[in-house]
Amino acid sequence: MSVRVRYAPSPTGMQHIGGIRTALFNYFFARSQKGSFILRVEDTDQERSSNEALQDLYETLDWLGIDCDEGPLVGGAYGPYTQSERIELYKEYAQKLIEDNKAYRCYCTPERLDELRAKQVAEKSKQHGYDRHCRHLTDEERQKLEAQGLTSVIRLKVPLEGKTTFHDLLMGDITRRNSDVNPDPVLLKSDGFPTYHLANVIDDHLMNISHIMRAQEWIPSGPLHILLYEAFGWEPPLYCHLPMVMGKDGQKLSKRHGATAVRDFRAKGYLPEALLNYVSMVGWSYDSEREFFSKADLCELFSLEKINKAPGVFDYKKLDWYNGMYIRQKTDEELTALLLPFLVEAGFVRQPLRADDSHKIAALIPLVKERLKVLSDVVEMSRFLFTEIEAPTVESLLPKKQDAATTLAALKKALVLLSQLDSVEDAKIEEQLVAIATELDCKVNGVFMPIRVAVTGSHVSPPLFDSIRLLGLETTLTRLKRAITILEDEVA
RNA sequence: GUCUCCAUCGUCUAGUGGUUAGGACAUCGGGUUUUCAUCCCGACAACGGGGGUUCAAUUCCCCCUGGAGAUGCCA
Repeated sequence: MSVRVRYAPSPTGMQHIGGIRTALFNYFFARSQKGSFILRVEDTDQERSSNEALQDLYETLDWLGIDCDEGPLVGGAYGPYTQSERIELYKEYAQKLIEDNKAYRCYCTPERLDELRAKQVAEKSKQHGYDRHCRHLTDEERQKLEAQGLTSVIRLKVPLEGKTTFHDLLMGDITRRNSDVNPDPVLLKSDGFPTYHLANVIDDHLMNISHIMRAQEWIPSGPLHILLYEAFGWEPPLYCHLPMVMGKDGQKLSKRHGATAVRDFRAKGYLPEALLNYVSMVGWSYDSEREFFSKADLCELFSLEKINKAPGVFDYKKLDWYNGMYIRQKTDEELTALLLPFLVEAGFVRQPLRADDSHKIAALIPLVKERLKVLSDVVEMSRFLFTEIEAPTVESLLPKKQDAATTLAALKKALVLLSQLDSVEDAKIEEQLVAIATELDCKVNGVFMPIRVAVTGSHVSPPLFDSIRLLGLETTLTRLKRAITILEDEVA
């Protein structure tokens, strides 16, 4: 049997971690089995579907490098791949179900259903869900309602007795009493659009899908879908319910846990290979040692057997670690290209680059490479190079356990020293600055730190001499003088 | 409430009917270093509880507990 799997998101929001994890597992499974990966857009919710979400879907898959064998953009033999373009199909199949006495029209208003639900909750009723009111309508009653021009939906006749079992590749057999399955779920909505259950089952069948890999939150509707396949007289595909991705509190990952939209990770400067690698490790592992996998590796090595059953917590810190590792693997040229948009956006440089900016950036890259967790970190890390910095405070200029007078002396000596230089390229700078510490009988850091703060505005910066070289002698001296003035005021 | 699923360090996980239960992230120490980071070394840290089965259970079975998900004219 040839493997055909699909990722079938509904474009009702930005693509998020949970979604792409499902997409990735489907994609890797397809590739590892030499099967097909299909994208199907389930835009059956008229109110919530949006074009923005659809564009985000395409951009995200593209960014991650997930290529579809069939889908709305690339076409294929089983199209169309957008459900809103297939509604006539669903109507026909729903109608057929009515003719076969597997489904029925329901004229209940949303208001009545709301009341029903409220009542059930208030009375703590054992019964839940639809009361199957219209299932028992006589033909006369039905004709009467039709004559009134009432809108209707089509509901599935879920068997009242018996049980339904489906097999999950990971979980094994899952059985539910039919009396516990949603009582007669809506298949076709009053707006003529199908619900997820109907469209999903029809399309998976028609598109010849072999394996359904989706998140575990769908397990409860498994039996319902089996019932639908049975109603149509179709053979259901194989199921594999994937463990869910949770937030730190153990609940389904959502916005309140922080960024979950892929585009947000992208904007912050996460690399696609890092996100792809990390997300793939939540719920799947290869062995006890290996943790770095490229997309190509996963396309080759992925296997269903290695999927974990238990849900996994999404660890932002571990993602950061992966991202840092991948950043450090970049060549300077690659990293420059990656970082440039962030520098432009921060207003530090303008494109096309001037020659001096170009040189500056080229020299900057090696300095920040080992310090970046996300690409956007480069902005704060290099701000002192591109913009005027705030005047340092006295406290920030003083190293621990060093008084203002000593610090001032150190800065003054440093200023003299640097002023005498012809070029910041002079290799003797370091040696001579260390000598100042000896002269003043203080720690090396007692000299370096005030200079660092004066020049970069921060206790944390790229290496001092490299920073000075990048900044240029003139600006360095100006900033040193300013710091000296500040300290002089303090001492006086 | 009901139904279903799940259960190894804080987190992601490896693993086995007999192991000093392994790795990674995080955390904490130490080393390298002008700061930070990188890099290196080290430490801390887990089989939820109770019954079985067995010579032997973290591993197999049952119960409990805990967690999650589903209970929509959303997917």
